[in-house]
Amino acid sequence: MATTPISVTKLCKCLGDDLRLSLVCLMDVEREICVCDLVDALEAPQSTISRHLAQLRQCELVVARREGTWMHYRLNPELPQWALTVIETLAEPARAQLDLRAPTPVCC
Amino acid sequence: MATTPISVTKLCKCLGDDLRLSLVCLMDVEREICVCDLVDALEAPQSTISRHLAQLRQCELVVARREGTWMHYRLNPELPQWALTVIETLAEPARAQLDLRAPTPVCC
DNA sequence: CTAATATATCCGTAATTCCGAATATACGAA
DNA sequence: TTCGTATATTCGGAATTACGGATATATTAG
Repeated sequence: MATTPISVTKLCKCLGDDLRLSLVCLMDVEREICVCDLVDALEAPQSTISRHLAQLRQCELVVARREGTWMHYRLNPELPQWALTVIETLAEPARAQLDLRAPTPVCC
Repeated sequence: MATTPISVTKLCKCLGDDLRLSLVCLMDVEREICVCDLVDALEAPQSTISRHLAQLRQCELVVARREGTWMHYRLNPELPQWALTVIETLAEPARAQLDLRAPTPVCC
């Protein structure tokens, strides 16, 4: 059994920031994506990306898997259905609004 | 035609606060509700409720209708479909998590 | 007009969030 | 071990947000 599932408020807080919303959208399309690709796609300082990823991890919205030096992130597969539905619903308009290009893998 | 529709990030910011999420949930079940009932149901200072309502109004997530001294709030009927879907999806888990009781009308 | 009620706004302060350079850590290769 | 790459964390400051009492505004009743 997992820990306490994410609250509605916390999920919305996580998604209520352009950068974090972008991260979640990219994980939604790519299924799994490593940090260097996220940094490349979003053109933000590495420390900023990493800090936001840590926040998403702490809320258990995403999970990370290490593979050598690389960390691969994906949406937490144990998210409650309502959270998945919200993310699926937001993903498309968010991609359009945030002008997210499909990331070209720079590593791996 | 209405003005620019709400962005994904703004919607999530609005919903990423317990009080505002409660307000939106109450409007979702009640369809239309006046400020005094919101103040009564949420047991928060009137100025706090009013301030958050103003924020929801400014984001065009809700609209207000005056009837005498009372103001009646409801979800903006011109919200894009994805926003409605998100709210509908969140409403039930949010009501459970926030322990929202159906408001007993104190006015009107 | 005045009084009373409902709601909105103002304002100073407290709390939270965000940023990114610098630094630390983790790992693989040599 | 040392070096290099990938990622995480620290830290001080800037920016944003939240709070609620006090006050202002709007409306109706008398």
